[in-house]
Amino acid sequence: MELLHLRVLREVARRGSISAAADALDYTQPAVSRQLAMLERQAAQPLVERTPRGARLTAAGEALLRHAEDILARVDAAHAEMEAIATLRGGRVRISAFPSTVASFVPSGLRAFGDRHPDVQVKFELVEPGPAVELLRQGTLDVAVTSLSLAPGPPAGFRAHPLVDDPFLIALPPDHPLADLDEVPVAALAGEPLIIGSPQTCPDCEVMLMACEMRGFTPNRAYVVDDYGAALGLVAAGLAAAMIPELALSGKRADVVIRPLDARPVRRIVAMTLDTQSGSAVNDAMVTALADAASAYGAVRGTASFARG
Amino acid sequence: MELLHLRVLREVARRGSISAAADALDYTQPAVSRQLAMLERQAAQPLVERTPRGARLTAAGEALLRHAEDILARVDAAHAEMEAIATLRGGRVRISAFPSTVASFVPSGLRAFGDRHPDVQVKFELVEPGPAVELLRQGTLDVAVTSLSLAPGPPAGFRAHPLVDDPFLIALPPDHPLADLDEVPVAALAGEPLIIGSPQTCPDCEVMLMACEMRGFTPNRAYVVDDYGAALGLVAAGLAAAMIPELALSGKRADVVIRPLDARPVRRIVAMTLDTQSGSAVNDAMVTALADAASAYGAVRGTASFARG
DNA sequence: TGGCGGCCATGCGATCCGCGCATGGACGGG
DNA sequence: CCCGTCCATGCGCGGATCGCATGGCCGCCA
Repeated sequence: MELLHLRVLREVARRGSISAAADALDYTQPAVSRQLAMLERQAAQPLVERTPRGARLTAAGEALLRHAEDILARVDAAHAEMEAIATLRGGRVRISAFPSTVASFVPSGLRAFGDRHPDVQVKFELVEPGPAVELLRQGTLDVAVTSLSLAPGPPAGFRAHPLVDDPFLIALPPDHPLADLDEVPVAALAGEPLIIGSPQTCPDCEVMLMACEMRGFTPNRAYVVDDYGAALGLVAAGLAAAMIPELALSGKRADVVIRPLDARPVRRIVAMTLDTQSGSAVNDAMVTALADAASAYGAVRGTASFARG
Repeated sequence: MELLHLRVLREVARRGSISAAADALDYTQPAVSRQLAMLERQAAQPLVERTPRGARLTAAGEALLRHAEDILARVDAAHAEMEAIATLRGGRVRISAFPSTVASFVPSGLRAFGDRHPDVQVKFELVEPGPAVELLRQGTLDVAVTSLSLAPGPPAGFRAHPLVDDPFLIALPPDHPLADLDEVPVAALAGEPLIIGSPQTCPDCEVMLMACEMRGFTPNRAYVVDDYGAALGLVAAGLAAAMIPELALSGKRADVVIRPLDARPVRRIVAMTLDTQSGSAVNDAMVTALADAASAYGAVRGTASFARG
């Protein structure tokens, strides 16, 4: 049984003759006649009565017609939904981001996406960069805002769309000698007690370690802490200095001093998708919305940034 | 979009790879691959992610899969119903009969049909032979128990299955001179006041008139009445004699005398169907049930018939 | 009552779709 | 580093199915 058979049956029922149905379906009369014959052979019984004035459905034909109407309606619905998804008037996108991005540009990106594509259902989840990659691979996520850390590009099988390069700044106790400088040389941190988390759980920390490494010293990791809020508390207490990504400072504390580093280390924040999902309109739209939000956020912040005071 | 496309999508979703789906569907892998590609072209977006380890549905694919599952289930249901109707385990039959048959053999025929085919829905309507033919033609009825009267066969476009030849008997007032005979010659009715309805509304009356005609006389139609109950009342009152079909006597009155006629005029009672509906299993089954009931009824009645009582 | 027109079924030839086979490329595992 | 698995694509062919033409049937109308 094929959809054409059902369309033929429906049209014969509506028009009351095989010829008229053929006309409506843009087939010739013999073609429709044979389609009907085929359908009847499969049904093992007559479905339409042929009369010299036209055609009429039998009881079995009426029974099949009820199914046909529903099936064809559902097929139309499927077509409509496919078009809706393709044109971003429907569908769903599952996205994750990690805390500092959610505290900064991601919400306005989600907001913009929702405004542009109100019919697309957005599912958001707060996920750290590490687990996010695995969830993408599993297919549990469609788009993940992650940090590439030291990697020059995305892992194999993934695609990374750059959103923003987030610079690491140095957070100092207010009375720290280096706090008087407008810009702190990384080399000046040699020997200083620093707060740097474990590279295993905190990709950002690899960047910090590498920044010191490139200046020729191994940092004095007095505190192994990979939460920036906690790190700022330690800094405020005068116990150590900490490299903090700028986005992680969105809720700044007044009791620490923030200075740029001369080496301008950054973590590259990207929207990551599965390479195998390229071509998904909704993913592209979400990435675009995030990129717009990130650049808008960077522009605003760029003008106000690093102002002493 | 064709059903095969949906089957392919479903199987890919279930098996997790195009190759496995092809295997399950008894196609080659390239065939399924191309079916998918075609479906995706029509959907204007990717529906499955290809990975080196297999295949997985995209969001759009999942959306289409929901439709596909329902559509395919409905197609299966349609197949099942077609088979049920073809094998008389479902479906519907609309049947009519006229009063004297409903007072005699038709009920046991309906009962037998219901016992044999309990899943077939029976719709019964009491309809006189004249209108029944029109209802058949309209398609409002599937089977009609009618009388052929004088016609040797069914009207063009119809098929008539003989059920029983119902003989006309003569009903006489008890004190009528002809009541003494075991068998009444039609010729003896010449001049006698007779009850004969209008041939326009009562096909049976044509038979009565023709019976007289063939004996060379025009009957004395003292009463134009085409209801057999009313006619028997007139007979009982001694006003006239009446030819009554045997089946119309099922509730006999004690105050009239019934005798056979020498010419043995009959009305041929048939189950009529549309010629264009030959091949309908349920119609055939109903006709068979009626024929069985009629012959059983005839056999029983045949032994008791004509007994002077 | 006989021609006529509408409706449907069927034979025939051609076309195009779609399958199978064979091949190539990509990725992961041993 | 090779091999196994998985998917995409080029090619050739077989068969499904369409259009055209024809024939039969019935009803209408002159």
